[in-house]
Amino acid sequence: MAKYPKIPEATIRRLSNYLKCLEDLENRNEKVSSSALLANMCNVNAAQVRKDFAYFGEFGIRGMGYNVKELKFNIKEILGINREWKIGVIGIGNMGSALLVYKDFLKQNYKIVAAFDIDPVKVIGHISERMGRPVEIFHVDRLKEVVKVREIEIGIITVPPSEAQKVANQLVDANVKGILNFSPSPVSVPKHIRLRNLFFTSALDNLIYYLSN
Amino acid sequence: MAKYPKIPEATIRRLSNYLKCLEDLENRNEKVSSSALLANMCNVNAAQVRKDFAYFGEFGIRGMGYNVKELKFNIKEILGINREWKIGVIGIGNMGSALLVYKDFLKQNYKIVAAFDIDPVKVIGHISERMGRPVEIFHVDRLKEVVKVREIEIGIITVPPSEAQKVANQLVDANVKGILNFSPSPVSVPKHIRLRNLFFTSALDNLIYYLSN
DNA sequence: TATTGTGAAGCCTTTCACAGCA
DNA sequence: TGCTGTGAAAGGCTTCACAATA
Repeated sequence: MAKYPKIPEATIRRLSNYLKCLEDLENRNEKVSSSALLANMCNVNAAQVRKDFAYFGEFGIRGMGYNVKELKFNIKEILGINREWKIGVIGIGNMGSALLVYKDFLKQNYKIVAAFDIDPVKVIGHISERMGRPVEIFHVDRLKEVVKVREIEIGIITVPPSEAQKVANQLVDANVKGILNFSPSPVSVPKHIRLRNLFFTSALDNLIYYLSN
Repeated sequence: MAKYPKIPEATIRRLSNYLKCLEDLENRNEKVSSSALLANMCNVNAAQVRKDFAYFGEFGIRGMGYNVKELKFNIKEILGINREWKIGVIGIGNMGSALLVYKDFLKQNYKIVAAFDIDPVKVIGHISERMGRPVEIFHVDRLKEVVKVREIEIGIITVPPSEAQKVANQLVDANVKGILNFSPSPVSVPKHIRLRNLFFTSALDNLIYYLSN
């Protein structure tokens, strides 16, 4: 299934950033970008930008640069986000609700096709008051069943930290392929499940380290 | 001001993770941890863990491991988060509101001391309905003044992407030291200001790359 | 001419393997 | 004995410098 040679993890992280910058360029009606411009926007070296792309093909035109639209398309293909991904959100508190209506998800191919909570009735009122597009909310006991029927591949955990590992276990049992943990408690899962912990405080910790030192 | 020798950026990122794991261990009443246990929780090599700490001092006891509480204290000191940091949140939509009541910030020394919006009156009603602790909300025109009076050092941007750069400029003008951009649009600031862009989609992009390949 | 694509050099990070020590 | 701290080796990533070319 490996379409490409071994790629540095850092390259994959940067691809997401290039994509955000390309969207920005597109909004400003720029048709073409040099590696130097992209590099500058992302605070990396221009050779780095070219090398990152070179792992996957020759996307540029010598003397000209990269076509913004084409490059965007190619990066999406590389990342695998050129198709729709079905997502379930578990835990409809403040953060979960925010994600349900998060416009940047709607713009991408990320489709939140179901939400879960221990108190779906209370939550339905809470959500409907603030949502444009409705997302059906289920009791978390129905997780496995709904994951199967709605073909959910990715679970996003937004429950309180004390419940995070339990929910992670339930997601594994429900056969999701990947988990994105937004709760501030680290969870662990079997090796065949892909996991990313996204701790908000980490970004602040990091910022503050460089402010202090 | 540089307390330490040159440290790999990756080390700083990992320190945050170790901290989250140590909090987890503390919650489970573990007094001591080996480098191997921490390494396992964070999916890194045990030698890596020891080397990361060794940049800053000798925190462990040979034959025993690391005292959880002490190590936590030391990491917080290294990162500079052993003191209170005053933060302002700009943009009180769904995400901004979620951050205002985000419990993990309250537990740490991150104090959101003011919030800003272009429509603070509408927002006040919106917030008060869902908040325990009140955070005063100002019109964004008062940003510079309030940053000064409340000694805000860090600004968190949670406005829509079209407004992100403008708000970043206002924050720079208001003399914050660091900016954490939660909006999905990259912003740029002068070099003397520390900036972190936190794109939610990046975590998903990354997860999906490894699911696809 | 301007800018990409890339081999090779240089640098940085991780891992190994074991000395040091409670 | 068991686990940390660390010098040295291995590995990987970034940058340089320039050939290739639109």
